[in-house]
Amino acid sequence: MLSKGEVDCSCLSQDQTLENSSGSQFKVMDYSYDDDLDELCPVCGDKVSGYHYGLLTCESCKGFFKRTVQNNKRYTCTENQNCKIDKTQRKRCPYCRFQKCLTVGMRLEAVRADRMRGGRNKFGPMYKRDRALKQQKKALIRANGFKLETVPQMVSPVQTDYTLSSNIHGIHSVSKNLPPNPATMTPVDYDRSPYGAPSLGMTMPNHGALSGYHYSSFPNRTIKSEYPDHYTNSHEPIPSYAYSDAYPNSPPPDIPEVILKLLQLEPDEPQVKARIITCLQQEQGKNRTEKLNTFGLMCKMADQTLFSIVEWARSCIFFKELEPVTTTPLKAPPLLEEALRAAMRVHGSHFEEPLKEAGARRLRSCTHRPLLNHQGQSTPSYCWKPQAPQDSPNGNPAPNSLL
DNA sequence: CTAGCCTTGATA
DNA sequence: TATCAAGGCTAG
Repeated sequence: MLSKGEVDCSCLSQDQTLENSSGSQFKVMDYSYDDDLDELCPVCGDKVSGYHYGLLTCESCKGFFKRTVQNNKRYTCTENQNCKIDKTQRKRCPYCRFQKCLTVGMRLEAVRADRMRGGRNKFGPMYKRDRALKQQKKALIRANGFKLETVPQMVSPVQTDYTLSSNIHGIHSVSKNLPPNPATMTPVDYDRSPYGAPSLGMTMPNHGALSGYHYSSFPNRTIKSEYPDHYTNSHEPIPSYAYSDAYPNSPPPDIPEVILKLLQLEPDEPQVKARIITCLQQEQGKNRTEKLNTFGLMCKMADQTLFSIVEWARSCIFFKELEPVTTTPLKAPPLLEEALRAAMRVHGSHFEEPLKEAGARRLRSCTHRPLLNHQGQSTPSYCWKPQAPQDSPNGNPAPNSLL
């Protein structure tokens, strides 16, 4: 067991030496649990007290989330369901506060229905990996001169950089004029899905906190929501975690086919990643004076950390599928193009076809609408139409597909 | 109702 | 056995 100050690198790749843009090598920085406390709560910006219900949050938001879920509370917003939530105003609108809790990735299923105290839940490994990701991320920031301030702040004024996944979302949303965080874009439909957490299923790729671990970290586990009926309005297991145990012999109805195919095609995820990243690094090596772009950073992190190939594939899909519908074509970064080519070399048409299918499916649900950028100008962007829930054969509403 | 502190107990 | 993320308690 690690004590404070120690660094657990057992879940990282072996080579922890990184290289900065000038070619010099350095070791990744230490990351201790104490570093958690340097971060700010993604809900209100207060100081975090540790991992609570899926991610690093402050003590007050932890308690608020617990009370809300345990006591089955229903709030209403007297404004427009987009109240600013920060440390000083978090008490004003519990509705928006809880929405933000869900948006940033707090997990309903981490609240125990039986109220059992103590012990650890199945999120432990995720917390561990999240720490490792943060460690790697900090190292990369050092290596590439990629300052946090350069991360666009459109998604949320307080959410800067909490997880790799959320960062990816920021990349999507801003650098490519893609849809912003759906929860900031469209209020969750309280009637149809009272506390419809994005992380529990939505029409966008799952970029909720720790979402990259859904499959890679829990290949044989099921984490069911302790409060499935009220909060998910469904008797289905929580989509993100229900695969292996709930559906031992057949794919679940709510997991994107492309993801399942990826998983079936290549059980040795690290090997696939290694091959893809080798390709990326070769390209990067051709032009060492060029700093890694955001996607390049992401890919490099995929190599250096346990970044899921599934999450990576989702991101590829997300980038790729938007190109045909943009008025000004979104030229995929060269590294992405290379990544896609590498992925196709690894997976052949097995990779390409599901990718296209998924992209086509998502395109059909894509609608065009203007969005304001941070200067208040109207910029072309795209958002996903909310998909009408399709009832599953057992009569229960099916959770939204990730794709 | 909030939020800070305390207690608990599975995990590594 | 230490850790830390759960739930509990309670002053404000």
